[in-house]
Amino acid sequence: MSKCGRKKYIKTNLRQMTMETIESQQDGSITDSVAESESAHMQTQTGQNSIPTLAQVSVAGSGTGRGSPAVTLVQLPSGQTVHVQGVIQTPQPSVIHSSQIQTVQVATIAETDESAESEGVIDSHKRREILSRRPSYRKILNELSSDVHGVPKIEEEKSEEEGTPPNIATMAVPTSIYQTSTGQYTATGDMPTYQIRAPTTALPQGVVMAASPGSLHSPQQLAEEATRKRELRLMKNREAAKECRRRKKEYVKCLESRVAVLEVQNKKLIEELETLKDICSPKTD
DNA sequence: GCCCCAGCTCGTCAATATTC
DNA sequence: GAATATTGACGAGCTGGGGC
Repeated sequence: MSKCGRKKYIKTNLRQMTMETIESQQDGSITDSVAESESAHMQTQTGQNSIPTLAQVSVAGSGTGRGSPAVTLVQLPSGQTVHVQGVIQTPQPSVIHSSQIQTVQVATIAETDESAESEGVIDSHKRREILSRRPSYRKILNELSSDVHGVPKIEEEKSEEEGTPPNIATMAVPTSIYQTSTGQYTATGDMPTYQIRAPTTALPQGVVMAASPGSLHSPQQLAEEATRKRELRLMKNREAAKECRRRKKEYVKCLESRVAVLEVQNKKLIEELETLKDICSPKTD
């Protein structure tokens, strides 16, 4: 494969690769600080839930329904009865829900890519169509932030009139998020707000604001105006591309954090299942 | 040191989405 | 409906690692 061809291949499959990377993280290696803090949190919970040799178990009628954690009444050998709350929680809005659609799209794209060699331009148009019809990363993250407490919101760039100093946008940066025992996501610390340079609105050197179109007379002036407009457009798009890439990175980070959280939660559920199995299994003697 | 490769970033174009 | 924002795709350039 040629270099360009390889690049194309890599880029076409970037999203798929990202998802694969995320999936591969689920094989037990949690490197994220989020996961670590979550793990610590879970260990504390496990300590509370750790059940010594139990004599009797009865499942309470309340709370077993969909959406609320099951409460198990456990009678300890000492005769004391305790309520053990399961970690099965209300179905939560997934950070990944938006990208699930995208995953399907990627699959479609992969298929399209295979046939693209034989079908050519039409398929590439189709592929492009599929690719471009997706919500923006800003929108996805903002939806998440409204669904899931603790997911940072990408703030709109505030204009000068709104009080923000020029060229400086206040932006919430993703911090460690984890799921609490109540199923909510919280930041592990105070949410820092970073002062990030917003795309500069200053015109590049040599680009001068032209007079109104009505005052342009000569072809030279028109050409200059066209050049100026083009440079302005390029500059804006340059900044927009940077911003878009930054958002994309943030989005991926968010997904990775979510994966780490879910991984820990899954582990916890498995542990609880095993514990309950041990408790409920009929005694042979 | 030179070359090749893989991976990354950046600028640009073009298509689409969103806003006004 | 025009103007603007967003984002995938593409190509160019840079960098670090490995083989020679």
